[in-house]
Amino acid sequence: MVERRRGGNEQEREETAQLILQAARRLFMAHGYRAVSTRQVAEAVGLTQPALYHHFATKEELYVAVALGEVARLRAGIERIARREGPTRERLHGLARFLLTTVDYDFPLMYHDMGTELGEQSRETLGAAFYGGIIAPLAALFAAGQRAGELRDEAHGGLSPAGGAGLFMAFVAHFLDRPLVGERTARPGGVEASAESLVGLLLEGLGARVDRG
Amino acid sequence: MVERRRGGNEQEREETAQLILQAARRLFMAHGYRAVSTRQVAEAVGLTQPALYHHFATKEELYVAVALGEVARLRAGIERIARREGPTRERLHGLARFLLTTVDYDFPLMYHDMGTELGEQSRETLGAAFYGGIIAPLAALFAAGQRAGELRDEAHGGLSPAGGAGLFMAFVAHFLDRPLVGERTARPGGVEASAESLVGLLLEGLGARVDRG
DNA sequence: GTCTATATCCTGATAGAC
DNA sequence: GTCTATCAGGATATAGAC
Repeated sequence: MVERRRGGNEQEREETAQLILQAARRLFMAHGYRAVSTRQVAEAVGLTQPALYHHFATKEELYVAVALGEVARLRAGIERIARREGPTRERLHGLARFLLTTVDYDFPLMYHDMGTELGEQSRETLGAAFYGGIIAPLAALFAAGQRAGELRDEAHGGLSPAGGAGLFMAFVAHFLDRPLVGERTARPGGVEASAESLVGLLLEGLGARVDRG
Repeated sequence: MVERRRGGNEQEREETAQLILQAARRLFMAHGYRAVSTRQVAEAVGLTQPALYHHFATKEELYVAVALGEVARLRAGIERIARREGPTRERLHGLARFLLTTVDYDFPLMYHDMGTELGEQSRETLGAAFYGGIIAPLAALFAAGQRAGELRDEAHGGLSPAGGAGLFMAFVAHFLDRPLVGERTARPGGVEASAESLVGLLLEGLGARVDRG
C-alpha cells in the first residue's frame, strides 16, 4: 500500500545497490574479503567510499549480501539440473559442467572467508545458506543414486549423501584450480572434457579395474 | 675458517630466528598471510615488532621462510614414505596418514597465499619448492603405480602422474577440512579411518561396482 | 543520495639510543 | 640485538554540507 510513494527513487536506490553488489562480487570473489577495500568497491562503481554506507551498513554486511546472492545463483542452477530425469552419472555430469562454467572465481577462498573472516552471526547465516542451497540438493541426488544402486552407500565403502556432496564440491574446486606452477594453458577439451573427467574419477577412481569376486 | 668468531652470538641469533619462525608458522598457517600482522608475530615470541626486522627484512621474506620450512618438512616425510616397498595402495595409505596427522592448518589457505599474496619472485620460489618437494615425489609414486598396472594411466580414464598427485593433495585437503556447518566432532575412527576412506575413494570412487564386460 | 572532510585505528617499515 | 619513538599510508566508519 505504501509502495507507490516515491517509487522512482526506490528504484534508483535499488539500481545503485545492485551495481555495488555486482562490483563487490567480482572483487570479493577474486581476491577475498580482507584483500578488497571498500574504496576499491566504491571506485569500481563510480562512487566515493562513504557513499557505500548509504546502502550497506558495514563491509561485512556487503560481503554477506554478495555471498548470499552467489549461493542463491548456484542454488538455482543446481536445483534445476538435479531435478532432471536420468541416470545419476548424467545428472552429476550436468552439475559439473554447470559449476565449472559458472564459477569463475576462487571457490576455496570464498569458503575460507565464509568460515573465518566474518562474525559469528554472518558465519551462521552463510553456513546455513551454503548447506541448504548447495550441499542439501546435492545430497538429495546422492541419496537417490544410492537408493537406485548407482552409488555405493556408507555400508559399502561409500559416503553419506552429504559426504558425497562435499566430496563432489571438492572435486569441482580442484578442477577449477589453476596450478601454482607449470602450464597455465586452458585445459585440453575445455569444460566438457573436464566435467567428463571429474565424474569419471569421482565414480570410478584412479585404481586399475580388478574383479572383487 | 671465520666460523668460530663470536660463535655464541651466532647461535643465539639463530635461536631467536627459529623462535620467530615457529610463532610465524603457527599464525600464518592458521590465519593466512594478510590476516597476521608482524606485531602479532613479535608479541607471540616476546619481542617488539621492530626487533623482527633484525632477522627478516620484510614480512614477505618471513612468510617465504615459513612456507619453505613447511614444504621441506612435508617433503622429508613424503619422500621417506614414498621410498618404502609395497603396493601402491599401501604407500598411498601411509602418505595419507602422514599428511592427515602432520598438517594441522588450513592447507588451501596456504596454497592461496603462495599463489596470490606474494610478489612474483617469492611466488616462483615457493611454487618451485612446492612442486619439487611435494608434487614431484608423489608423481613418481603415481608413475610407478601406473607402470605396475595398479593405477590407470591417462589412456585408460586416469590422470597423468602429476595430475594424480594433485588430485591426491585435493583429497587430503578435503579430508582435513572442518565443515562450515554441522557436527564439528572428531571424525569417527580418527586419522586411521580417514586415511583408509581417502585411499579407497581415490582408487575406487563412489560408483557402484559394475562389470565392464 | 552523494559529496568533502575527518576521526580512529592499524599496518609495514625505519631511525636512533642503549 | 632489542628497545622506544615515529613515519607514512591505508583501513573502516562517521559527521555534516548540499
